[in-house]
Amino acid sequence: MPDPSAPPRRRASGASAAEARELLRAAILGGEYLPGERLVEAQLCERFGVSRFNIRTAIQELAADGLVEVQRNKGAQVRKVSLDEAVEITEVRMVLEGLVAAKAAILVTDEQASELDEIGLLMRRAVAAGEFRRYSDLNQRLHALIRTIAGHRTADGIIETLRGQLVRHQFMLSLHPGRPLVSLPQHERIIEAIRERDPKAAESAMRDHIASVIEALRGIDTPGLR
Amino acid sequence: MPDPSAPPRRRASGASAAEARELLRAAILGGEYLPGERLVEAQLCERFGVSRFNIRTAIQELAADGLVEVQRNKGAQVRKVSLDEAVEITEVRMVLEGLVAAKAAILVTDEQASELDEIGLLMRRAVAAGEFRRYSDLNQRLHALIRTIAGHRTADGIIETLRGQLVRHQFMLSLHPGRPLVSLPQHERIIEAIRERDPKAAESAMRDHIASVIEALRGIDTPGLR
DNA sequence: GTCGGCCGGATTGTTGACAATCGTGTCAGA
DNA sequence: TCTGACACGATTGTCAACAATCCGGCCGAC
Repeated sequence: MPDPSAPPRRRASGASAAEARELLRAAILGGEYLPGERLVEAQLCERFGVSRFNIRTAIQELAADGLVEVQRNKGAQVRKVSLDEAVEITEVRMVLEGLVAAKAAILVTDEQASELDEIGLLMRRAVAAGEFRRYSDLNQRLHALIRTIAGHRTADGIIETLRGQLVRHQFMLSLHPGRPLVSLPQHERIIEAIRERDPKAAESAMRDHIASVIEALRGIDTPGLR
Repeated sequence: MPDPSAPPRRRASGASAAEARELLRAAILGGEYLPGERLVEAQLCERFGVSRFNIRTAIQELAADGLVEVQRNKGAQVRKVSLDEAVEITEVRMVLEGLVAAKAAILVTDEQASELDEIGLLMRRAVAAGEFRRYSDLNQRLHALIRTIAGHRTADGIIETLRGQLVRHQFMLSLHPGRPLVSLPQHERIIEAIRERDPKAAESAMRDHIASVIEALRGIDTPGLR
C-alpha cells in the first residue's frame, strides 16, 4: 500500500531512493560487487543514473540489512561474511525456521498441506532427473511456503534478511554434488510432520535439516571463490 | 574502533548523526514520545539542536531497528507494537536465547560459572527481600552474561534489537506481582544447566522460561497504559 | 636508505534552499 | 445542512554546492 502507482509517472531522468536501493541490492547479490569491494558513491551515481543523495540513502538501508558495511569517512564496502559468520547466521536460521515450522504445523490448512505434498513430489522427481537447479528452486519454494503458512511476520522478516547475507554461500552449497540426496529425505520429513500437524516433529525435522546444512557449510566453503 | 575520541572534539553547535540517533532513541525508550506519535523532523531539530539531515539519518537508523515506522511523504512515527507482535517478538527471543544458552553451556569457563552462581544467589536474596526492581536488574544481567559467554554475535545483535522494541511491555511485566516467584526457579534451572555444561538442558530451560514470559504477556498486557 | 612530516587529490559528510506531496480548512453549490 | 472541489499551510523528498576528512605519494633530514 505504500507504492500505489507503477508505470507512468516519474521524473524523466534519475530514479528514487527505493529504486536505487533495489538496483544496488540486485547488483551486490548478483555478484557484480565482490565482498570487500569499495562502493564509491560517485561511481554508483553514474552507474545507475541516480543522484548521490539517493545512493547514500540506498547504502544506508542496505547497511541496515547487513549487506554492506559503512565506516565513517571511509565509505561503504560490500560486507564480507566469514565462514564463522555464515555458520552463526545459519544457526540463527535453524532455530527461527524451526519455530516457523512448528507454527506452520499448527496452522496449516488442508489445501496448503496438498501444496506441500506437491512440492515434495516435484522434489523427488527433480532429484531423480538430476535437475539440481530445479531442486534448488523447489527448496526455496518449500521454505517460503512454510513461512507463509506460519504467518509469523517477525521471524519471516529476520529470516529473509539473513538469507540475503549468505546468498554467496548458499549458492555454492546448492551446487555441491550429493547434497540433494542428503537433504531430500530431510525435506520429506519436514513435509510429513507439518501435514500430520505435529509441531514438535516439524521443528525437530527442520532443525535437523538446517543442522546438516551447517555441517555442509563447514566442510565445503572455499573462500575466494566467486 | 569506529569512535575513538570521546570528550574534547566536536563542532561547537550541533551534534552528529550518531549522537542524534542515541538522543532520539533514548527519548523514545524513555517514553517521551508515545507509540503512534508523529516525529516531525523540524521539531526534533529544535529539540536536539541537530540539523535536519542528521535527524533524518537518525530516523532511518531507528526505523531499521524497528523503533519507528516511516511512511513515504508522511513522515515517521513511533512504532506501535500490538500484543500479537509482542508475542511474536518474544517467541523469536525464546528460540534465539535458547540457542545462546546452549552455546553458553558449551563455552562457559569456571570463572563465568561462578559469576552465574553469584547472580543466582543475589536473585534469591532479592526475591526474599521483595526487591523487585533489583530482581529485574539481575534478570537483565543474567541474560546479558549468558549472551556474553556464548559469544554469538549474530544472535546477540538480533536479541538486542528485539529487546528495544518491547521495552514498554517488558517494563509492565517486571512489575507484575508474583512474577519473580514464577521466574526465579526457572532462572535457577538455566544457571544449573549451563554450569553442568549441558546444552540441551540449558536450551530447554531457557525456552521454558521465556515461554512462561509469553504466557504472562498474553494475560497481563493492558494496552493504553503508561 | 629510512623515517617523519607535509601536501594534493579523491571521497565522504553536511548544509541550506527548492520542489513535491499530503492533510485540512474553506467555500460555493445543491 | 451536506457534499464536493479547491487552495493553502505544513511537512517531507531531493538536489547541488561546500566543508571536512582520509589516503597516497613526495620531499627533506638524519
